[in-house]
Amino acid sequence: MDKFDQAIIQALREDARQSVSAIAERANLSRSAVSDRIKKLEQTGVIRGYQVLLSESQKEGVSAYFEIQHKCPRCADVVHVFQAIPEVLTCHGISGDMDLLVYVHAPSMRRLHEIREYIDTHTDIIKIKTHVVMSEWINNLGS
Amino acid sequence: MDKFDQAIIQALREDARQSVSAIAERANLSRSAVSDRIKKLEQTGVIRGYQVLLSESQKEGVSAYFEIQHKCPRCADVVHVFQAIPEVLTCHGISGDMDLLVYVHAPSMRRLHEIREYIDTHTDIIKIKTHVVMSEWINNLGS
DNA sequence: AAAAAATCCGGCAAATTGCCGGTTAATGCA
DNA sequence: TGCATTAACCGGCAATTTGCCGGATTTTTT
Repeated sequence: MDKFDQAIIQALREDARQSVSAIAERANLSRSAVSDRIKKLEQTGVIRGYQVLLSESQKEGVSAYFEIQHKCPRCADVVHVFQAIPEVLTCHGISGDMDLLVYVHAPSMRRLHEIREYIDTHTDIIKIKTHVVMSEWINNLGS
Repeated sequence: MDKFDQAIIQALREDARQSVSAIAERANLSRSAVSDRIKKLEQTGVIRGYQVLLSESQKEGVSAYFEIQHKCPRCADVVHVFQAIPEVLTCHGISGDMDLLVYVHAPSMRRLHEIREYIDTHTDIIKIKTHVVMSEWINNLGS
């Protein structure tokens, strides 16, 4: 993983469907060298594949972030609420005004609202801010 | 979005770097027809771009969320700032006060601060709220 | 029903790719 | 150090792919 590989990956991050020639020009390498390197990056598993990025509306379901503020002395005591919700993908304790940032992906807006109400029923939770995801610009998580 | 577009997108989902000819064969259409359809899907915004899927890098380091508020008429004009930062894992347009929620994973706090400063130099960006991830309670993203 | 628009196809020139041998640089070993 | 081995790079060539165009066909509009 030298600077050439870095440059190649950087180029592919911006547009995975561009010609090897174009990448080679940016990386200051011959096209065959870049071609070989990409092949190797694929074979060694550094590159797992290439994905098309669709506008959020084309995907089934709704994604959202919940900002959570609670009054539990320890976060751990409230996390089990989110562990019980299968739609929750991540839950992070963060710095700032709010305590937790929860990322969910629900099959429908109705279900999303249901989840929000379910969270709201818990008395330890003081405040919920909902942020519906309207567009996905970058996703390098690989799921 | 008829069944042909569906087939094209399905093919691109499996491998975004394959020839239009290969897609055309799967979709039972001529190459030029598929080429035109892809171009239209890109122009109408259904297809936002193409990304390379990388294997998860190192687990050590610092994660953080940036809440971003900007003054660009279109989000797309500001997104390239984040595409240029390899540490950026996701970038979502969200509802609420702020416009974008950016998730990053940096190898060190120093580097994280560097990224924040780099984002700050961009004049289109009005406001940045940084939330350092202090604990990860749930991660069902698969990698 | 006629006109307009959209979609499709196939052909051709230009661009890209895969593959090959030849050259150079890096590495290993006596 | 000297030499062999490996790895990486380059450029050329044939095959494939792409972009673009005109013309045919279908769909929509008036």
